Amino acid sequence: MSHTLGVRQAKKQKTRQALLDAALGLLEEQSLSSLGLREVTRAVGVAPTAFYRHFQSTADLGVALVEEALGSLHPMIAGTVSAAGDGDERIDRAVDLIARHVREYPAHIRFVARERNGGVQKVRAAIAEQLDRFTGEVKAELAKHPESAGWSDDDLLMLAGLYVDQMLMTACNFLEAPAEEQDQVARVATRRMRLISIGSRHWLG
Amino acid sequence: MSHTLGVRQAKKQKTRQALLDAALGLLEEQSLSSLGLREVTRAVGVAPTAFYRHFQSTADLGVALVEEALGSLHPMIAGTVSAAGDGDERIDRAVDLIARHVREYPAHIRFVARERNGGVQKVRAAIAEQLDRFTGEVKAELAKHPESAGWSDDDLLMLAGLYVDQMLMTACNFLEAPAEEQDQVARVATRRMRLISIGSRHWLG
DNA sequence: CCATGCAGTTAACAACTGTTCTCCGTAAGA
DNA sequence: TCTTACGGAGAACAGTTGTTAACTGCATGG
Repeated sequence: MSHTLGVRQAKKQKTRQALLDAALGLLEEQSLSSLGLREVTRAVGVAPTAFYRHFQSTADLGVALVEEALGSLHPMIAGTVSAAGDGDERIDRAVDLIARHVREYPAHIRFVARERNGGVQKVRAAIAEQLDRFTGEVKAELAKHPESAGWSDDDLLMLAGLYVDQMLMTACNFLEAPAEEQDQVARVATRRMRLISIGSRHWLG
Repeated sequence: MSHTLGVRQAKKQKTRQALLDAALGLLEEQSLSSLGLREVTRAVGVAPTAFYRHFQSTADLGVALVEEALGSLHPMIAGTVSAAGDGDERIDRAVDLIARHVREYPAHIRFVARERNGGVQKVRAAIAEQLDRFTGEVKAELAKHPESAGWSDDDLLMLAGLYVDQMLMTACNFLEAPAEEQDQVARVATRRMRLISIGSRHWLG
C-alpha cells in the first residue's frame, strides 16, 4: 500500500485539483485555446504564479483534464458493451448508462466533445489516443460475443469505432437537449444503435 | 438580374471577404472563442476599427463563416446521396466525393468540425440549424429511393442523421490523416457506410 | 531542533485586447 | 458640381494577459 502522503503533498494535490475543477467549470462557456492562466487562478482564489507549480501552460492543464474526463468515461464504455441480455435489451441498457453518465459528469463529456476537434494540438492528440484505447477495449469485448464469429480484426475495429463514436455523439446530444427532450434523444439513439446492430448481424455472407 | 453594385459596395464586400478568409486561416490553429478582432484585421492589413463596419463581434464573424462553410458543403451532401448506381457503388462514389471536398476546402470543414461543439453559443446554433437542414434534404433524397418504401418519417430522419454525422466524421478523419493514410480512412469509411446500408435494408420486418 | 526545500505570494514588466471618438478621402446621388 | 454618406485610419483608453524575479512561511528529513 502507498504511504500516507505528507501534509505538504496533500495540500499541493488539493490546489491542483481545485485548478482542474475551476478550469472545467470555465470551459463550459469557452474553449481551451481561449482559457487564460489568470482566469483559472482567479477562480480558485490563488496567485497567478502558483499555476506554474502545477502546470507549465494551459495546454498542459488540458492534457491533465483529458485523463480525468476520459478516466471517468472508461467504466461507462466498458459497462455499455458488456451488459447482459439480448441485443435490444443491451442497447436500451447502454443508452440508459450514457444518459446517467451525462447527468453525473456533464462538464467532462462537454470538454471531450469540444476539445476533440479543438484548437490545441496536444489535447486533440491526447483525446484521440484515449479514444483509440477505448475502441480497442470495445473491440475486445465485441470479439467475446458469439455473434461476431468469423469477423476479421479490421472489421471488428471498424464496428467498435462506429459504436464509440455513436456513444460520444449520443452523450453530446443528451447534453444539448433540454430536460423535456431527453427521452426523444434516447429513442433516436436507441434506433441508431439498433440499426447498426442489425447491420452487423448481416455483415458476413 | 441584379444591378452591378457600385465601386463602393464592391470594395466593401472585398475587404469583408478578406476578413472572412483571414479568420478562416487563423482558425486552423485555434478556436473561435480565442480569435481576436485585432488579430484578424492585422492579418488583412486593415485598421482594427474597420472590423466594426462589417461585423459587430467575432461571434458574428463566426456565424457568417458558418454560412460560407456549409454553403460549400451543401452540393457535396446532395451529390453524395443522389449518386447513381447500386448500393456499394453509391457508397464508393460518396466517399470519393467527401475526400475530394476535403482536399478542396480543408479550412471549411475544419471550422465546422471544430465549432460544432465549440465555445460560442450562436455559432453552435447556426451550425446545428444548417446541419438539420442538410439532414432534412438527405431524408427527402432517401425517401425517393425504392429501398425505403414503408419507412416512417421518424425512421427516415434517423437514418439521414446517421449518414450526415458519418459524412462529417469521415471528412474530419480525412483532414487529420496524413497523405499516406488517406486510403485507409476511405476504406474504413466505406465499410462503415456499407454496414449502415446493410442495416437499413434489414430494418423492416 | 535546525537547516533545507518547496507551495504560494507580491510586484512589476511589456505586450496585447476591445472599444470609443475624431478625422479623412472619396464614391454616390441630387 | 456640390453635398452627403460611408469605408477606413489614427490615436487613445482602461483593462487584461503571460512571465519573470525576489520574497515568505512552513512542512520535511537529518
